[in-house]
Amino acid sequence: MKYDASAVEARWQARWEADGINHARDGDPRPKFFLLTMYPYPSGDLHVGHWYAMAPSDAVARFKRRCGYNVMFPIGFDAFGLPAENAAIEHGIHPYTWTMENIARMRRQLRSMGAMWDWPREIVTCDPEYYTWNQWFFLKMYDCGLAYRALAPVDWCPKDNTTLAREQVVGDERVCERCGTPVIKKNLEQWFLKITAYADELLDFSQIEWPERVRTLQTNWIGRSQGVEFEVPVRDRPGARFRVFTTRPDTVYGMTFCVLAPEHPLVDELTTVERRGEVDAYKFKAARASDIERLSTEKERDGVFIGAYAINPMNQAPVPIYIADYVLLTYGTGAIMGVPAHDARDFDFARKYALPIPVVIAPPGWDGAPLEHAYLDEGTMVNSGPFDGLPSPVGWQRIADEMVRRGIGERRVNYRLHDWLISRQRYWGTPIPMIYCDACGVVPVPYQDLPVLLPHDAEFRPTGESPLRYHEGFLNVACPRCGAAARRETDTMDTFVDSSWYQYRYLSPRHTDGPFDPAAGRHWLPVDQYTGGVEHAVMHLLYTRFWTKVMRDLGLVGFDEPMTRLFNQGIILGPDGNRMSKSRGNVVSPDEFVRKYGADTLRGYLMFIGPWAEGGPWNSRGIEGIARFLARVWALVTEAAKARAPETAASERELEYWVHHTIRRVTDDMEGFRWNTAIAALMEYTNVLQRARATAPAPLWNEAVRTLVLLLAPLCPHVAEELWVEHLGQPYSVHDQPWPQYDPQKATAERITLVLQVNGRVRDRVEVEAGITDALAREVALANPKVRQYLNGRTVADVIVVPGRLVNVVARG
RNA sequence: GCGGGCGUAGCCGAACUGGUAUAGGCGCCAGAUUUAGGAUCUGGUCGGCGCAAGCCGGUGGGGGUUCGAGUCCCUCCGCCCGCACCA
Repeated sequence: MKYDASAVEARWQARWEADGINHARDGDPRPKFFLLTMYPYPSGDLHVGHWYAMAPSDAVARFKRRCGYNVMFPIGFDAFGLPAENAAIEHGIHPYTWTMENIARMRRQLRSMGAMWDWPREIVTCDPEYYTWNQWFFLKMYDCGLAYRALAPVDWCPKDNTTLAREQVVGDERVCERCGTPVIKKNLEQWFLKITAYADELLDFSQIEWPERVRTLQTNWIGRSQGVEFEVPVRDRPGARFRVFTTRPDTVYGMTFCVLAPEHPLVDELTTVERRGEVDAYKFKAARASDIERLSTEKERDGVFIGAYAINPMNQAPVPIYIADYVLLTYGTGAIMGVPAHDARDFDFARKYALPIPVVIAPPGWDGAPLEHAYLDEGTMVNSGPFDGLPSPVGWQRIADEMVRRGIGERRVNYRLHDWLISRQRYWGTPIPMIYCDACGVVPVPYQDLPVLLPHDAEFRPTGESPLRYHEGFLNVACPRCGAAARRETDTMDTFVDSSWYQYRYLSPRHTDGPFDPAAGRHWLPVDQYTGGVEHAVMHLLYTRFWTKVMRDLGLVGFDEPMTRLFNQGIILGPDGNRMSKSRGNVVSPDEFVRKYGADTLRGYLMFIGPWAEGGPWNSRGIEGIARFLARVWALVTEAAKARAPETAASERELEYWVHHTIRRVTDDMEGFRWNTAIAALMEYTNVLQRARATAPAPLWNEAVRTLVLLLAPLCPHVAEELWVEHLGQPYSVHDQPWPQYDPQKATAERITLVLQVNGRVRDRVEVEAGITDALAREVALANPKVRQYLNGRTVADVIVVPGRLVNVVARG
């Protein structure tokens, strides 16, 4: 009988669903395991990349359940976002309709994988049931000052008359993705979440086991730097001063110029009449240049002298003030001290404008010659007045102390991280629950008035402007404070708000008294294992850590980190080696492979092609190998249920070894998510069973076959269930059977191959008892004819015995 | 430019803390079965020389440490991924 994947898979999927065997119950006495996989965006169609992310995590879920855990493995949809709105604008489909139709299609595709998802816990973030709590969290943050409104530069498309999300600004030329117009920066009132309040805590990864790579990315993104901020007075302008930030106060005596960002508020005031023309021209140029151009290293650093001089507060030396676009208004104070000898950028700048480059930190063995490059390391302080002779790290502290003592500066920590701008001038998102009243100002929507529903009857303009801005029914509202006519905020929230806390909603998706049921929270939280792509390292994965810390401070949870362990799987590229995308036409759908080979084969193949963390280009050539493997397993088991060959005890010990050895390998591999080698081990085992079939005694044979099915079940759940229940006559369900345990004694081979080397080169291999003593191994080696031949009468200088592996005879002469 | 990762048969990839390089699969070759093809099964498959036993070479290149290096160190080459004037 041949294995009919599509019939078998559909049958078991229906039965599992009907029995609810994948629904995790809160009161279960087993230890809990909360496994979370990044939820998909409902773009319309599942591709094999989704399967690559999800099928192995389903194997984790199944393996953990077999190991005795009460596993929760939820699924949902990240349903707000731009593509839905673009579909509305381009094709006249309402974003809600577009999204829900896509979700319906993707649910069917996801179900065909046969994963043990807990569907009753499904969440859809565009449902008011979900986004109400986005608004609730926002108000909570507003109450404690973590949500605030401020003027901020945003990317603005002048043609479409709207702001753009970061993703909508494309190419090096930074153009609008819809109309190709170059975007400009525009200052707008925007809502921010104060993630910087948690910057230092977010740098602490001591409570989580996350990949080094993600920790590094987050650390760099946060970009903490420690230094001194101090005042620099302007010469001949009593009272005029600006502040600079430096991480190298020890180099302050080497300052030979200062640079302000072109947009610095003091520039106009300080620029002298004769320099004004050139300064204005430079400012104009800088304002037009995109960030990319501005920050490009290709471009030569340039700037303009503004005619004024600053006074070095430490030695009263006057230095010229420049503006240059390598100084950013958005970092530090928007002004720097130029120390060319000890900063590479300042060095280039000084070279270009023939400014002096005095050395103040002497490199070891420095002969007093001018520097060829900026010297950035530590050294001995010179030309630094009273600080001469000090090692620079000591001088660092002394100068900082001196600035503090004189009241002109203080120690400061700066971050590259900015507060999280969540305002989107978009329809398809969570409305920000704020009201603007002429009398009362900014007034939050009262909690009892939540949710602020997104109106369905929206008119989508080709310009891309948010329909909310023209929706009178939405806009007009009575001020909750004074009752006067007021207007709603029309901006919606960044969709990363949704994903910052979705894991909590899975606990109790219909809960109405809060974002989640605290009792369920005490049972399930935090997430034990999270899996997903590394592309979310600095956005989602940082935001969700921030959100959890806020929730902790609000008293909602009693821990600091949302997910204890994180695994980043690789990505499956299109057959052409590029990222799959509809526009490239290289999207590979799982459906045709499911139809042709079955879900188990596709799952197995995706797990077999290589390490899960690697990903790689899709190639369907090898899928036949997995199909053949499953067919062999099928034949092995279904035929084993029939008549057996007469018993012989010849290979009993060896078969027993293979049973236990394979349990050990597969168990270890599954714990480490090494699916490819787990499957390789099962293939080897299957090959061994095929050879042993004729001679194995029935009880051992049956154990061996049951073990094969039990080990295969987390990877290929349907075929394993079919074999277990229908052909081995075992109790439903294989997915509730305890994970097989190995006996370490039996998992050890009786005989081993001992490798004999002479001077590190393999000269012979001999079969010996596994427990051979070092002394005996040594004797065997020295007596071996091959070894003697290669010794060729030379003196044996040393014999190295690696127990259970090899003997290396070291000869001299 | 800085930081990180990687480089193993024709292809995807194994190789624990240095200890038989190439497990498992794809592909290919041969054989069995078959009217044939397909499917299935069995065997082979890193390169060179050899009838063979075997010998020699071999993990991007070069050098080093070691009894022994895919693994450790130095250096160069190539690919990928971050960050990109953060003062």
